[in-house]
Amino acid sequence: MARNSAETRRRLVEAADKLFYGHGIQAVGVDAVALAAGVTKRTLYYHFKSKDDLIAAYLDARDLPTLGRYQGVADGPAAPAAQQIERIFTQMETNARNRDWRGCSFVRAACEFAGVTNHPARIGAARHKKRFEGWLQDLLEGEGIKDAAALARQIMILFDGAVTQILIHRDTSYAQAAGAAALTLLQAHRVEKAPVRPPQRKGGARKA
Amino acid sequence: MARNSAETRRRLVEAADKLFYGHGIQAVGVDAVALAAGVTKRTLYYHFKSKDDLIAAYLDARDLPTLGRYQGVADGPAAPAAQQIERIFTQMETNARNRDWRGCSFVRAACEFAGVTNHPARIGAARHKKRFEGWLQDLLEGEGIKDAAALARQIMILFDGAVTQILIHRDTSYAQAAGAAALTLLQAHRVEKAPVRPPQRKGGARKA
DNA sequence: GTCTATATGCCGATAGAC
DNA sequence: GTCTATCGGCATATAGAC
Repeated sequence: MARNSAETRRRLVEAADKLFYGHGIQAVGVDAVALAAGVTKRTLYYHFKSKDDLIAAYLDARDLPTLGRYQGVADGPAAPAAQQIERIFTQMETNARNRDWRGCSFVRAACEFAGVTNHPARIGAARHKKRFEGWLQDLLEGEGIKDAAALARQIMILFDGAVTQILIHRDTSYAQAAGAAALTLLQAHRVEKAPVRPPQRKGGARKA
Repeated sequence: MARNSAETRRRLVEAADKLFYGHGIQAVGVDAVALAAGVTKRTLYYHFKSKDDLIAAYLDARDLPTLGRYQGVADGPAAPAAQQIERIFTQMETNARNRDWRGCSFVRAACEFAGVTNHPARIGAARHKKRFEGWLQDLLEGEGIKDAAALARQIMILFDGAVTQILIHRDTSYAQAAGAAALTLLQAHRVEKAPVRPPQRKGGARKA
């Protein structure tokens, strides 16, 4: 049937997501993706000009939803920065406890194609991580934190580092360790860069 | 020739190291490894019972040398913890600037086989990372730092997180960001857990 | 737009000679 | 211990019918 091409494409990306994330991109052939989507390989190649094209669509489809999941739990009507950061790492731990959790799809894609410069997987991974770091920066700036870019970058490092350690050791407690580190950095950052409280007579703080 | 079997095996592991690290494990066939080692595929299968066996040997051969490279730069006759930590991240940046640098072989191996439980690559990666974290803990304990295990874990998270970000963005400045974060955590840890100096009446912590 | 059928080559692994 | 030769299977991708 010639109708509903968009739906067929959607099912292909959905099947690719399930298989690529579950078993790895290189470990899954296009045959398996087509079979899981209920179409033939030829149809897959009608919608995507190559496997690389399908990989790009797979990561692109994950970009905003992945970010949105963290935005959804972190953002509150008036949640202070510390609480939002805490929620992010708590959500990570919740995700990692799921039986089907296999780490970060973007990090894994970048690792699989670490030897190929400008591979679509590398580009998709970089875009997502930049977006995520940018969101962290906006979050911190929204709380009036100075030099939010530097702190956002450090929290981004903690985020991916924790996900990687959890994947390697199958130990979700790395999420708590990273969350605690992020809060420590936030606190230290405030003391050093932007004391919230009015300076007292004695303490070290510099004046406003 | 039947002689020098150990040398043949060494050349095979060396070739595997170069190819697996450069292009990825799954992206490289055993044919290519055998060719690079100057032997036939049949000889490879005389020395290793499977590709998985070769993968295990590849990671095992990297374990101690990788750790040793960081130990070599960090350890000094009387280097304080802060300086050792700083040297570790400086070394990371130096490594990452090399043209052939492709991230952490252990993280990448774990990512490539994230869908396979108990794969030799997963086991090798976990062992190395546990050893690395243990070394960090010993380093901190040697400096009399309390609760060194928790801080070592946080620095381990920063370490792998930074390597991953550098790989994704091709931006070595993440090493500096992670190093600065590690020093902040070390400082905060000392203040909170084990003030070295007797508490003073007034606010500020340190003096000369 | 989706199908059946196929092209072409590399994959990991092995048989058997020497 | 190393070789030549090859197995069976699966990889990505395509030709041509409908």
